[in-house]
Amino acid sequence: METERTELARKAWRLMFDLLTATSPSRSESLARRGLSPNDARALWSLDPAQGRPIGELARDWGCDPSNATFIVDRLERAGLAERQAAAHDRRVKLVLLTPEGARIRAEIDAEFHEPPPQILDLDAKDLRALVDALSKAGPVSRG
Amino acid sequence: METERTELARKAWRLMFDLLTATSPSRSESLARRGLSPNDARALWSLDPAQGRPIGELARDWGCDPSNATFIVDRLERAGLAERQAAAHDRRVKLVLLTPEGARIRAEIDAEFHEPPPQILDLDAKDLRALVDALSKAGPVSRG
DNA sequence: TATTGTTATACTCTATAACTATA
DNA sequence: TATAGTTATAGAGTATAACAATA
Repeated sequence: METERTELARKAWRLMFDLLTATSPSRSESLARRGLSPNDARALWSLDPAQGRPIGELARDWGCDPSNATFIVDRLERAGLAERQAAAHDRRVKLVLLTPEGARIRAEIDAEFHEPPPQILDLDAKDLRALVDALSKAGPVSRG
Repeated sequence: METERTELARKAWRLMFDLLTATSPSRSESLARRGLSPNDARALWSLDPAQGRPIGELARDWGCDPSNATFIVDRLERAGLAERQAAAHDRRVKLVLLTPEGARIRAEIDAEFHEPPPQILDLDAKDLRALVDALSKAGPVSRG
């Protein structure tokens, strides 16, 4: 039998989930405007300007074949958003890192994604504070 | 200059957005487990068991070419999730509707997507009620 | 001999253009 | 003649298998 608290959790999650679903088109447009696919975006978020990552590690991260990771990195590199560097310790390994331009674009997109939609922006300070307070307690984000 | 309230809205949205992002892999798995692509899911959500929709209307909805909509509906039909019916008033038109099996699968997925993650499930009743209260005021969802 | 990344190849998804059947 | 949907064809994105360079 379902507790009152579980029922509240369901309601809260549904409200959040449906709001995110409803605002998803604006995020798709944000990427499309820059000629980026959702996959490109995910790739940008796996990279770093300071520290390169091997292709194989990226492939595992993206749940795809290394040959496909090669293809994805090729595209980013052609777009000037990422670059390959030979690894010093093992010359088979190619380290992929974000270019300054890649970092700039990613930051731009990140800012747009985190821009609150009208539904949130229109709430009053009391409700917003209640949201921030409650959600701040909602443990660190983790996979699952 | 940014108001205090806007700043709270940003914080609240960031917490929600990052939580949804972090839980996204479990939703991908929910689809993959059933051999469905994200595109298939979107297609299922555009259909209804009771009322068919013309291919052209679906294509507009999905932002793709009608030929691609034909392809997508073919796949769903082969999977037994959707079916075509000739329209009575205009025999050029094919109405696409959800099969009972398609409706069942969609309901299953919908239930899984709306299952709250641990981060929410672990909050106490007071915080959950605060979330529900605040989010219930966050206007009807609309595109944008 | 094993491993990293790439290239060769094939299959899926997508769009454009030509087509069929209705209207 | 115009419209709804399909089929023919070609271009992206993906995987599998064969390969080159390095370990």
